[in-house]
Amino acid sequence: MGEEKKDGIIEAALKLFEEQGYHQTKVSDIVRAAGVAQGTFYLYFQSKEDLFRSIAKSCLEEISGTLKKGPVDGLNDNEVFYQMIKSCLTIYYHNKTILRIIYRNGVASQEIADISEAFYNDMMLIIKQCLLESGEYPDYSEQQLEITAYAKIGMVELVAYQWFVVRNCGPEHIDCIAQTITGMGNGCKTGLPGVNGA
Amino acid sequence: MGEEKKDGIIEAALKLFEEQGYHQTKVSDIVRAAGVAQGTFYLYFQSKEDLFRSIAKSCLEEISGTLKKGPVDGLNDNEVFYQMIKSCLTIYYHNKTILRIIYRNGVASQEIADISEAFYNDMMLIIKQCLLESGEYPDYSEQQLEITAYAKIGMVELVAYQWFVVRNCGPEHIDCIAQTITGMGNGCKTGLPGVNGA
Amino acid sequence: MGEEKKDGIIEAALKLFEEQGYHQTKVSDIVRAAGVAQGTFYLYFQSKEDLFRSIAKSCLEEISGTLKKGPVDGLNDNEVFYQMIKSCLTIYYHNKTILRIIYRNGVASQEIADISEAFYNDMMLIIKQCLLESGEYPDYSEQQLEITAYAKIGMVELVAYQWFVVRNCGPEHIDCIAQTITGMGNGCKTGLPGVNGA
Amino acid sequence: MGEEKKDGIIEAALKLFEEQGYHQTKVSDIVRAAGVAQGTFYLYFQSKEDLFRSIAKSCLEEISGTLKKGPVDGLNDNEVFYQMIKSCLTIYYHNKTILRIIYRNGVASQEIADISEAFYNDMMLIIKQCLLESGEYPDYSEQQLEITAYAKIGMVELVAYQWFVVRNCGPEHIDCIAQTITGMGNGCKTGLPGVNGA
DNA sequence: GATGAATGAGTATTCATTCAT
DNA sequence: CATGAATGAATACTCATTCAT
Repeated sequence: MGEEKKDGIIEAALKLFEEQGYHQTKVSDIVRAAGVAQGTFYLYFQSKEDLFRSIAKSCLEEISGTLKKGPVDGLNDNEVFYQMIKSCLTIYYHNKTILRIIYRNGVASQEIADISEAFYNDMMLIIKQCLLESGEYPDYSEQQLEITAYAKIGMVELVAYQWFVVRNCGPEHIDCIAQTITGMGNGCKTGLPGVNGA
Repeated sequence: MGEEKKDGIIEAALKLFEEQGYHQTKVSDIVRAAGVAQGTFYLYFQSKEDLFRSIAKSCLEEISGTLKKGPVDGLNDNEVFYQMIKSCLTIYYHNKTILRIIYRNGVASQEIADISEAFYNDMMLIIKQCLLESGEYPDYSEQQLEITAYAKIGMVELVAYQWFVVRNCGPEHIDCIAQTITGMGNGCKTGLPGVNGA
Repeated sequence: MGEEKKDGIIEAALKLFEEQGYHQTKVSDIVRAAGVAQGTFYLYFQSKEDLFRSIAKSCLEEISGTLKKGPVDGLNDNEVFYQMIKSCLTIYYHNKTILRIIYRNGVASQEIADISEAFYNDMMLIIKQCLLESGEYPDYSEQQLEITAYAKIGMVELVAYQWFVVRNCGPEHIDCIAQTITGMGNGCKTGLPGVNGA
Repeated sequence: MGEEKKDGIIEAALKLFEEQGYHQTKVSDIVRAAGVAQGTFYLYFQSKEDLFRSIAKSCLEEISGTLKKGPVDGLNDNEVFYQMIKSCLTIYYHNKTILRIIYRNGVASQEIADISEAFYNDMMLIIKQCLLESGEYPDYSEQQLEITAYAKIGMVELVAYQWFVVRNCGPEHIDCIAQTITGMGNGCKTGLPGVNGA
């Protein structure tokens, strides 16, 4: 069935976009890697940009969708904030491929500016709701909650990029990173890779 | 003297990179905007990428250099953390052009990956030093301080992008944003633009 | 039976060739319009060009065949020349689709050059014979008769194209046009659409 | 100077369009024949179609412009009609290249439909004026004069195509052809090439 | 007969870069 | 220093045709 070919193209593209970035990756590279003919590409995607958008959309929606569904791994104790950060980190860990692609190609790159914008807005709304429910910011205005939400997103995103992508950390360090970011817990003084992966 | 031409090219490029991104901006666009001939470009820059790197390097070094020199605007009371965040926000505010360029083209875009990496490392070291001096994280290991430093950077960066670039906020809101992010102060409940610029 | 499909393809192609021309019409357009599968096309035609040739041939042969059979609509009084012109016009009127296709795609277009050449030769021979029988050109050489024949064809063809196709005139004007071209009769001073269809 | 290159491209294109037709002629063929680089083509023309239109426009305007200026070769005796036909034939003879291109690619081909339409309208107006001045059609309405004008054009065009292009006749036969078409004069019974160039 | 997914050769067009003036 | 005409390698995309089902 044709969906196999389509999936092969997506898979190949994902790999190449991650390795070389969107602009360096040629359609000819993708089809060669996917083992299909040049024309087959255009059977499933209108253009290279269409493919990129399609990939970015589904990946980013998966991220926000996962976060929306509630804490990952069934975590739900009383430390709401900590759990939220940990959930985010976990989700980012599982989506580091798209994280790398987005960071390499621009959060607001021409090609996916709208998709990216929608994603950040979604994320912000989810976090904002979470902040409201936590009751930790009783006096904050809407705008202040939004600022705080974006602050959390930025925090998690850059740390996730630096540790999961650049330093290639495994999932066993998620707890430690979450504790460090939130200032909760005191474990994990050692064992995390430093700047140069040491 | 020729430096005028060079500056004109840089200025034009900065504007175009910000507006359309690096890949959409053609050398021909730049020289037209700068009012010089096609060949003149290559008297001052080896390639389009060379120009981009040159711009990115000087802008990013200016940012980290400014932060290194100490609090902007002579601010230096005892709330070290608050001051640091405020300094960062102020610097980002004054460099929103490069902030937008970086966000549009990718933090780790092929062309400036090394420059960008060096910048983030610099920023991290500065913040780490700041955190050490603040004495707030007495028990943190090197790695934990680094994580915390990156968390601060990510926080400030995304918020700065969202409010200064996307919502086009003026400098009068820096205080308010800094207070919100740090949880210090309680002013500014109103007056900040929301998601839709309202 | 399959002939239905074949006819459907021919009909769809005729319509599309007329509307958009041969080169702008894709096989995929034709099969979509005919409601058959891509592969079905090649059950009945060897190639897109084969279809075009097939259509052109049958249409053009119908035109020359009709003219050869004698005056259309049983007209046969003594004004041989007038009748011939009128017959031609009538036939062209009933074949304006192919007339438009030929005009849009070139009398001697690569694809049907031979068919077109044969058609014009046929037409010329028929008209020449007619001229001979009319006795109006007793002293003309073979070549002169041929020139005269082609002159008649060119005359009728361009006028038919301009009035039947461009100005979309109905059959009620055939008489008028024939009288005007031949200089016979004096009716129809009015009622014909002008350049701008007025 | 650059105009040399531009002229070289036009010249090469004219030759190739005539020989192979517009669609069979590739930009790469043109630049190779003109001895310039692929990119040079786009320095002077926006596209292949732009070049075709440009060529068609200037050639067709030259034809109608020449006819408008008055009888070719200083011919101006009292036989107005004969002179007009002869002028037309002479002009077509000198422009047989474009005549062939137009006939091979379609009088109303997508690419130059508007240019071609304007040309025929121009020609018609010129001929109509000529018919008026000749005083031969005192009773004809506007529409009748237009029909007559188009009839003349069609007559001359097809004969010119058949004898100058297909049979490759020289200019020495113009007189003979004009006499035959108009029915004036009685010379030239022999010497003209027949259908098969005999 | 009928299908339509797959093919891949073919081509117009772009644009960073060069270099003679 | 400055120019801008010329370059040509590079690439996304098209579409007639095939063939396994």
